Amino acid sequence: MACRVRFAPSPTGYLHIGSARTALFNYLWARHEGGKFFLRIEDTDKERSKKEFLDEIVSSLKWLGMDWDGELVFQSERTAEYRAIADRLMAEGKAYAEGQAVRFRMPKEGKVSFEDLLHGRIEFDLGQHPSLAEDLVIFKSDGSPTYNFAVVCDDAQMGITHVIRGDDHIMNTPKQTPLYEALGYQKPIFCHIPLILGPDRSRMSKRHGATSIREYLEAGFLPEAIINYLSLLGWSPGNNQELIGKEELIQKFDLKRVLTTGAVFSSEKLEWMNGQYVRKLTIPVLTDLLLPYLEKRGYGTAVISREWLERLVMLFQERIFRLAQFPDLAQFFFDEEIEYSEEAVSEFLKDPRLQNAFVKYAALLESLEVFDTKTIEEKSRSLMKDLGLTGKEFIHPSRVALTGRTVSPGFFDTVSLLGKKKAVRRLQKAAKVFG
RNA sequence: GGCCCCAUCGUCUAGUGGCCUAGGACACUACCCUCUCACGGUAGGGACACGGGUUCGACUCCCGUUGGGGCUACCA
Repeated sequence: MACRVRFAPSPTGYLHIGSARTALFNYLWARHEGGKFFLRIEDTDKERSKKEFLDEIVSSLKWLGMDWDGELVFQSERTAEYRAIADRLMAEGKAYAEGQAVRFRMPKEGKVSFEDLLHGRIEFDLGQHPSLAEDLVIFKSDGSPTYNFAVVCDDAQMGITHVIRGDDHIMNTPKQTPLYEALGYQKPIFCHIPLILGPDRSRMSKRHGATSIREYLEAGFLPEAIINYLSLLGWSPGNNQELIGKEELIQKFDLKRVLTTGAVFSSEKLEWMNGQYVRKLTIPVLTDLLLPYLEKRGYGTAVISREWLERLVMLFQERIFRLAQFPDLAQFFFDEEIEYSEEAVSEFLKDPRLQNAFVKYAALLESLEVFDTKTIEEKSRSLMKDLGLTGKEFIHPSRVALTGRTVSPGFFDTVSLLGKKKAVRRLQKAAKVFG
């Protein structure tokens, strides 16, 4: 029988990176097995559930490329079903009303155990675990079902075959298995996957930094990179391969190879991986992705032309790790006025010969009919020769004069893309200011 | 506190009794490339938590210790 799995977030917050990983393992397993992947919204907590969070979770999953099967299932719309099941339990004497609430009679002694796909048999001695032996509230006084009850009802009715969820649910499982038995439902295969940890090895949370998928989107991570990185947290294909696309992940993913140890999230490695994916993009696609970041920065009108922008993007493709870095890295191509960094000035603009060089260079660039990289390099190099300056003696100071910085893409490409007007003006200004 | 889970380089991991003087990746260091940065390339440092067993032989199996984490709601 084909497997049926589900991701069941509650809309009480944005999609957490750890939840996204849980969703991913469910998704990959379903697609690998040719089964079904469902999305169920656990919104039984009326106070904390919010529409904006629901929208956020749904759009984040779509952005990551995890398409689900069928319609969304909302627990808030299934109260009647839960009620009927609770009534049945009460009619059978397996549950009882306590005021407006309903409690399920939990077994009081012996052991509750279940088989976990990764951990093997997990056993609980009821005598040693007082909170487990307490009768479980399945309906709250406010008329809504509790989490552990709704989950069992839904998983059974949706025909879920594999419950793949975080390790933090291990202690919920012994509360749920007696319910399956009392209801006569077949138990799914449980698979508790390790949590994603912060640097201090506690469960990753806000205090460790960005945790929501939305934040990663805004920082300029690509969904492909996030999927790839997340898939390697607690799983590996076993052949040292690190860069794996979604289709290949689906093909290779094996639930049984998932590890049981928590994994510390490394934003450094994610950035590296994102850089790998940025480098694979075609220039038009990367340009399209970068555009929103430029506009957000107010550089939309500073884009000379699509062709010019694509040439610029080409220069930066190997220097970008996150899309959001682009406006900073390429700032001097967009701003009219540049600021000179102090270190750059003190390191490269001290030579008195520079004033003359800048004046000459400005005149040279001004005179060029063709302003492409090749022409600029040829003419520039012969000017250096005339001036008696080496490449380094000329290029480093000129870079500072033109960009205000010590770091830029290749110098002659930079001059070309800056354009004659900006280049000449900046050189003249530098000649004055630092002469 | 009780219960449960976990334990290979700083981090992610390979490893299912001999192939391991433990492999790869990120990060780090050095060098090469070079107009800077980045990319790329080469090299280097860096781990089987500890103690008992089992076995001809343990990173691999068992037990204990230590350490870390999770759960202990009419939240999910």
